[in-house]
Amino acid sequence: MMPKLLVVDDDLDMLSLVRAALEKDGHQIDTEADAATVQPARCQLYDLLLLDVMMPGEDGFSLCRRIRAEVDCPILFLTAKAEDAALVQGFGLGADDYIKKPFSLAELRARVNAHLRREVRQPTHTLNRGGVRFDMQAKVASAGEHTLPFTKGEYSICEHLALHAGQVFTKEQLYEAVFGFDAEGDSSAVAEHIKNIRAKLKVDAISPIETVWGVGYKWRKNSVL
Amino acid sequence: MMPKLLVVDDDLDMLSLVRAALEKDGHQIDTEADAATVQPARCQLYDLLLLDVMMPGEDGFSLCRRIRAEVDCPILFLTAKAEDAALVQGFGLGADDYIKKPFSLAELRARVNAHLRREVRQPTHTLNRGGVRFDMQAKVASAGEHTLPFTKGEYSICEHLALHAGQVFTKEQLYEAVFGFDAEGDSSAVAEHIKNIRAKLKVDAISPIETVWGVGYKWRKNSVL
DNA sequence: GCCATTTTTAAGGATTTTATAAGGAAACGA
DNA sequence: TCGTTTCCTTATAAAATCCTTAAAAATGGC
Repeated sequence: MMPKLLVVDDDLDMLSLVRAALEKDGHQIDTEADAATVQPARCQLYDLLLLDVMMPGEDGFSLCRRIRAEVDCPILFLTAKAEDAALVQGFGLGADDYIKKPFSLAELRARVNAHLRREVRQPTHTLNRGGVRFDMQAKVASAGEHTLPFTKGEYSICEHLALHAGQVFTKEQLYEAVFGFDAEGDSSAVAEHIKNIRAKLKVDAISPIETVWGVGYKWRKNSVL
Repeated sequence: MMPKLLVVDDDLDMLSLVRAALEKDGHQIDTEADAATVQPARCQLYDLLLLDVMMPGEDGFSLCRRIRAEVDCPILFLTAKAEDAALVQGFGLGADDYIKKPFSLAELRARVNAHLRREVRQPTHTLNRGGVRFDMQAKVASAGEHTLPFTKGEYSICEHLALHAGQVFTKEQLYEAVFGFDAEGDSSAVAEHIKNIRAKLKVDAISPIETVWGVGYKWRKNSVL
């Protein structure tokens, strides 16, 4: 989903400049030239606000003061006011960043994206082993940038091996650890899962699961990284 | 609870300067002069990390790269490198701020406090996720300009999933989270609600609820790069 | 090199889980 | 009370996973 941003600045040239820069990152930009017409309720629609500080009529600080209580999204100030006092005041009003003019558009984009990214960052219980990243909350494993299409059983076996990297498990132990109890023909079922796991990891040219002949399987320990 | 911060810088004078400034705000400061000795696991103890970029041995960028995947807290760079390219690179590594030296201690404090404040700020009135807007006070959800005709139960399940985007919930967990306790045939009831929710979201061509086969449901986590 | 054992691979059916649809009970407001 | 809405149950269809079976390949000991 495209993030929606609102930019408030009385300088129309600046507005179109900022709009052009941020649209490159695929954001949807609304602009407003007059702070006084900005409604707090409308601000709730946005994922991020960019406010110029010095504007005729209502200034950015005043606008921020009006809306901050009802808006949870990041608020960034764009300003030529370089004094420390103004900066501290801006942050004191609940702002999240304070970008001094003149700024490069590259910096603007980097900062905006950083704030948007943070909005979706959440405490995660993740495990990184051998190039595979396990999100134990989402029950999802990924390699590099893409998600590995593990089934539930495959994921569980994989996670269990990775969690106890270096330790060898027999097929029976694996089955019991993952599915809770001992079944009959479990060993061949586990072998099947291992096969599928390896096939899915092969796409990324990684094969962290080693076979210990006559015993079982283990996750290769610390490939340096 | 006092926020705990870690500052990594090879310049001992800078370390003590920064420490003194941040302790004024009541933060607890740990310092480290050698990036190479910083363990990712230890970083999880902190609420915020301040990294110098240019250090002998391992530099700040390298350190950030090592730990970002396992650390959820804000990471701020302190640097004399003023070029745009370095700044963009820093943010690209998942950093949250990039403070150029020389900086005033007032600015440092303001920025650090802004980041810490944001960590504890959470959606109170409205929540914007995946194109759906939740008014958590009115218990109303909307997409675009029109209101979604959710029933109370549907809204609650939907909001709970959106609030904990990325986390998988079993049907039983969802039922308990929403209706307060465990019922008998809850699982099929939840499935029915999910169906209705998806049908109502389909009008707007959005389907943020994914089923994790054999586990439950989750709200798709936005990835804003 | 040969054999017994173990692992890997492949394919198919059995099982489990989810999606969908329809109907009835319960709660709610008029 | 009536009618509406919401919620839950049940039944069936559809989908995905899991397990079994059997054959091919690999391994280790002799």
